[in-house]
Amino acid sequence: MSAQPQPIRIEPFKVACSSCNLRELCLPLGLSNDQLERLDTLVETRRSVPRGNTLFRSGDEFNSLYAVRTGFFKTCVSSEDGRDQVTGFQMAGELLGLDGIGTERHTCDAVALEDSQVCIIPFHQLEDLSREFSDLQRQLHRIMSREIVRDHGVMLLLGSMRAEERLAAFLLNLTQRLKTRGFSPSSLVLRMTREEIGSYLGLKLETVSRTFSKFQDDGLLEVKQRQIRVLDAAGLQTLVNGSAC
Amino acid sequence: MSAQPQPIRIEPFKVACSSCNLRELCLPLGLSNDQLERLDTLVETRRSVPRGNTLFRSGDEFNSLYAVRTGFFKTCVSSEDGRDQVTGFQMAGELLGLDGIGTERHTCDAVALEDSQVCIIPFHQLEDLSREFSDLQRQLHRIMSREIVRDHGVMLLLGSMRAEERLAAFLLNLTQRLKTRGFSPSSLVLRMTREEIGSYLGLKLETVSRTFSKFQDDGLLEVKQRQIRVLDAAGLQTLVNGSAC
DNA sequence: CGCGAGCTTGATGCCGATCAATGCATGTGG
DNA sequence: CCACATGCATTGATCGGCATCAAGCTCGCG
Repeated sequence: MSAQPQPIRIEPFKVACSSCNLRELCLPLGLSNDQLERLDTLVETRRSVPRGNTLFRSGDEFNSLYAVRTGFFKTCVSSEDGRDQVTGFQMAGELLGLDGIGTERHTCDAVALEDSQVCIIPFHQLEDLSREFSDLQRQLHRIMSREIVRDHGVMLLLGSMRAEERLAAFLLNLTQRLKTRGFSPSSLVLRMTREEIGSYLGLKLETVSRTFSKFQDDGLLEVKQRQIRVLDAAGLQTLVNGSAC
Repeated sequence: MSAQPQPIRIEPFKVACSSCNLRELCLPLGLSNDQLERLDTLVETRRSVPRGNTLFRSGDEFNSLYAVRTGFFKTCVSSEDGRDQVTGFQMAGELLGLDGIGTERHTCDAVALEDSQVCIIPFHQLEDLSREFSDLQRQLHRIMSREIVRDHGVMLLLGSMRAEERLAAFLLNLTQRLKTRGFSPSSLVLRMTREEIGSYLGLKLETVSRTFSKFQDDGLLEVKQRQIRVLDAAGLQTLVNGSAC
């Protein structure tokens, strides 16, 4: 929370979308080779964001979207009175900054939870290119729409689930996304604190901690601080689906 | 919840965007006259949706966005185990259906809370046209981005506010939007039940009702069933801003 | 007029917040 | 290498806000 040095390192390397191992998860999905080449000319630079630093803050001028290349982020909004809500966690291949399009200013903070790198996608150039390529246009629309759908899912969680259900849903979502990226769905290291999980799920950190312990007692998980092993994914799933209602 | 007759009435009249009194709130915002004419050729038909009927349901094929011309809608998502969450209320000039873009299927139900009319906007034609007109493209992106930002605000509400704060925020949002449309911000008729408000705010209907009563006792509102008069908007605002924390 | 959907209000109980203490890992300086 | 500080996690005890259960009430409508 104190003033951060905020070193903005722009990497000189070009990292072509066309040769990126995330292209099937990210903006390039569905593009032809020549479209990809054009996208490459647009996404020229990476930026490193050390753990704990912000990629952008609420109020910052909006210019670009950012694709997570490596690392892990959280986004959080805050109200005038210091209330504060984590609205999402982003991992490789996911886009950051969509919130800024509407007002030309960012409306949330994006904070790296581990040393990370993002690709910078100048938005107005992206708009130009997506007027040329309907495939790119469609992919951008898809990504924005899916963000809306995801948000609706979080509303459902926050509005109608109880603590255990929320945490189970959270863990299943996380393991699912890790699996998509080729990681083990059963063994994971949380990049965020109990407090950040709690903020995202509308719970206090003590409740998150207690619920982890309960899952461990019930044989669903093995919990060692941030090291989690999922022992019974099906059990978590039945929790999410209105266990005992 | 029983089977509905679902009469799909397509109105023969053309209602040009260019002459619509909502054009400053809706998709046409910021378009030039010749752009508006082209949009008119695309948005050819209206559809009437009687109170209680659905405009679309979760799982329906996605083809079009819908702009509310008159009336009032709710959207709600539901999980496999009949849990159910109202994700928004839409009034004149607001768009419905953005959720369907990502998967080509709608992911929520849109239900008319009073007799309503919507303009049908065939989405793929809209995409075509927005590749021609960057103004239209920008407006579409703005609308989607603002929906994301709105959703983040709801998350903040659901994740960190208490019942009184939630209801106060809800009422202020509603009156703000009515004011934008030229209605009195102090006198309003709720189109939705206590249960629907509760679902949106993550509360039970009894809590909503009690909180209305409390606001009335405190001199903030006058409540007669669904007829609400706001007596002290500033008082509601201070409630939202962490009253006594 | 009587029925039913929706709203209000009261009594009670439970889930998760709050307050508080302890534990555990990491890092820093003597 | 130890002593100590710091940040995060765990666990217990207690409290309170909202859910739940249960009556009545209001109003519109057949």
